[in-house]
Amino acid sequence: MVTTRIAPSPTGDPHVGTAYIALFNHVWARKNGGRFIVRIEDTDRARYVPGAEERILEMLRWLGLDYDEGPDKGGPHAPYRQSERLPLYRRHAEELLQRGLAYRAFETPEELEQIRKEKGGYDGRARNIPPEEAEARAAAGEPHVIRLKVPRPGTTEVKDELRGTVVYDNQEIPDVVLLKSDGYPTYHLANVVDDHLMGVTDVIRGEEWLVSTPIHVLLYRAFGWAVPKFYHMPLLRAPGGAKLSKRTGHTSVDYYREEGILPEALLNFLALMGFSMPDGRELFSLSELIEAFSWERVHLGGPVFDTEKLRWLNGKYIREVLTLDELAERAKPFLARAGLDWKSDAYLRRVLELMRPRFETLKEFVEKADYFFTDDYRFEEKALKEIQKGAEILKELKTLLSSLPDFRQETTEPALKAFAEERGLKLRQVMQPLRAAITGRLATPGMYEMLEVLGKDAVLRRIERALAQLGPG
RNA sequence: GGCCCCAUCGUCUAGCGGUGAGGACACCGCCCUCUCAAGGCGGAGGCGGGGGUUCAAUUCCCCCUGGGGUCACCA
Repeated sequence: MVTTRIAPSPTGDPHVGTAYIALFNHVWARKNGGRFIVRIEDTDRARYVPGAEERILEMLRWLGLDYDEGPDKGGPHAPYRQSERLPLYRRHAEELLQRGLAYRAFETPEELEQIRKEKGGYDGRARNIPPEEAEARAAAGEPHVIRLKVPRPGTTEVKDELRGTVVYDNQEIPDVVLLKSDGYPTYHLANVVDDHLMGVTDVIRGEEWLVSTPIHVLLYRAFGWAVPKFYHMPLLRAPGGAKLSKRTGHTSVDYYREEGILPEALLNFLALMGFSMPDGRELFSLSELIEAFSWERVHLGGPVFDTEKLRWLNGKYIREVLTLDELAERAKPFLARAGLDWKSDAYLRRVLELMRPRFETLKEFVEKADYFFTDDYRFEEKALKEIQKGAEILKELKTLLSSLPDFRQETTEPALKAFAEERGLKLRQVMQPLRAAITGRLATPGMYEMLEVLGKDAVLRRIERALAQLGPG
């Protein structure tokens, strides 16, 4: 059975790169009717950030990337948090030690720094310590690490399913640390041990891991385990071209969520980073992606994470994919957070219907449509000028509008047009002051629709308030 | 710098020897129009360079260049 996993570290905000890799792992597992596992790699006590794990899991829930096994769900290979599996790694490291495939090294960080300076990297000098001596020093409590004894000379072949086979000269592979002096495993050891024990068959991860894959291959071989398939996805780039990072742009999924990006849109956009549909379609759901997915359609060039297109896609979901009902539900938390209230769900849906083509994120909706939810909206500078210019017209409009039997479009449209014509005014000369008065701004949905939605009372009140903005005189 | 990966419009990409190099975002113009959008139509814009292979290269091979990754007791 195809088994994939993501192995995020709880070291900070939930990263879009994690979401990106999670997406392809999820897709591949689902496509093959396999399993998708979430494993937390919290083996770096120095970089550990409390709460980060929960935020990563919440991100996955939000995105709808469901997994079969994980720290919060359990599963046949529990625990799914590496800090809770320490004895396992120690046992495996010791096994390699006993079989002469690893060795204890006692250099201090300072000594290592010195060796690095002189030799360009660790030179494997602790290989020369006689095993008995090493065991004695270890038994005496001397701090040390366990390192992999990379076979030298030799070569190691690594097969990446997307790029083919690469042969590494073992000279290029360092005797990496497997077990740190604090008893925690390094990524290399923990990752290989867990992937094997958890039955992971397909390792889909970022390209940053490509060059350390020979280490992993060597480990699988040392343990006598089957080597999984490796797929290294291109790294998401920042607009400058460098790997996406906190310095170069927004990397937190929470940021996009708070901006009002929809999870479907983010997922769709992430899929477009490297993958393309056979028919060129750019708007598609997760299940459509699973249906059509194929590694042959994955492009290896590092894609730039371009927020412009993400926003466009989000707008596309807002106006073409979500129902008004769904959209309303998504918008509510954003309105609430802004302290805005809505009369009724029906009213909110109607406003959303009018505003839909005019915003690309939910945050933008709240910013641009505040006047639908409060009479206490602000007046933009330009709107104020328009009101001033059209003060006389507004006064007359107030009379006209208050005389109308209702505010249905069939009523207001002919009335306003006739009004403009009688006075020899362009329609916009009438509309702009009115628009400015009842919304505080110059860019809004169509007038007739707005009048109907806002209603006669509110509109008349608003005209009154707008004129009052001009002050006496 | 060593090693590794990658390379089509500004950006995301299609292409898998013979195409007027296609689409999308962004940009520009026009249409629609009460404003702003959305939408429709049109435009501008690309195969990094040099060698091969071939009747024929964007496409296959090599070199260069460029970009990225990696060289920790971080993942």
